[in-house]
Amino acid sequence: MQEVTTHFGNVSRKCRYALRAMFELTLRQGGKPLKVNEIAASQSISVRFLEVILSELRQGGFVESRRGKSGGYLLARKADSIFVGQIINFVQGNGHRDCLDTSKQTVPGDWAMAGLWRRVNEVVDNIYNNTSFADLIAQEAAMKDDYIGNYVI
Amino acid sequence: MQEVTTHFGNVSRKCRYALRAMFELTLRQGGKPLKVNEIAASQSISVRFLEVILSELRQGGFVESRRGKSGGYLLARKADSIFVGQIINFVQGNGHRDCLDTSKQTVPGDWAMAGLWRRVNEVVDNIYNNTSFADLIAQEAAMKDDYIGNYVI
DNA sequence: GTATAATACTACTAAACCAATAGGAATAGT
DNA sequence: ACTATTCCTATTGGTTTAGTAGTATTATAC
Repeated sequence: MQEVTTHFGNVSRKCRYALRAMFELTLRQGGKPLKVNEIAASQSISVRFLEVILSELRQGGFVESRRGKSGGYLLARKADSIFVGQIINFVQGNGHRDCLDTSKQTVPGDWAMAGLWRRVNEVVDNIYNNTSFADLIAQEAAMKDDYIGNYVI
Repeated sequence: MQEVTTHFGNVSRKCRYALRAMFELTLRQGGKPLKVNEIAASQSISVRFLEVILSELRQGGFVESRRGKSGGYLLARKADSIFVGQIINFVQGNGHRDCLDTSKQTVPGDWAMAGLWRRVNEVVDNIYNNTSFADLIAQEAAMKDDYIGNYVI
């Protein structure tokens, strides 16, 4: 069984940064806002670029920001109600909502192809829309434990 | 449930053309080779661009070509042994096999993210690698019948 | 109430990638 | 030989992406 899709689930670097920022915010939430610097350092992302990304996430309603001296970013909702799919959808599809099926030009294979893309989108969406950041944190912990369990004991 | 991925399963236009060309070749196979012109016309693809694509498909061993006056293209194997995933893998990943995980830089979330991409790639690959062009032809026929059944009778 | 440390906004740039084009060389049938 | 076709290599133009830069705005601390 060979690998078909390019890795990272066909998600742009920017979008992956957004996911990691959300992950970090989930991981280190605790009343106090988290500074862009800190997130950037922890995740090794360019500070400037991360500013842009977090600003978009704020406009999307996923995070809240506090300005001024002791400002930073916070999750806008609880981590178990924010799903990976929402972030990907928002960051990836900002602006150019690809005009789906304008091409009603009916060539042989249209039906079969449409069916194929539909099936693929279904399974992918199913994963993305059912993985919350709370889930990711849990998985991270579990996988790390697993690793230690297998290799260190 | 909102839609996450961009439509067409994140497959490039060129790659989609390749799939349609294969579909057409499957549909109209019958001893005689099929000309690029004919495929291009039937699928409304630029002839020149389709030449490039078919040439690549030949190098990939998916089609055979006959040159000269009554030349054209033929499937290299039977349609039920050529899978969508093979085409996508070959056309999409020509040359720049994205240096997967060079970035062993261990930031928080690495494990969880890797797991996420793995799950996504698994389900997608599963679909692509189990859909042959024979399947597509069958599906096309079935879906068309269904359409007629619902709307015309 | 002023200095300061942070986010917010807008625009820009460089590079990568993609779709498509161009021109001609090789080949096989008639 | 002629001609219709595939074959090969290179190049273009456009779009997207990743990242940068400069400045404005805001809230806090003192």
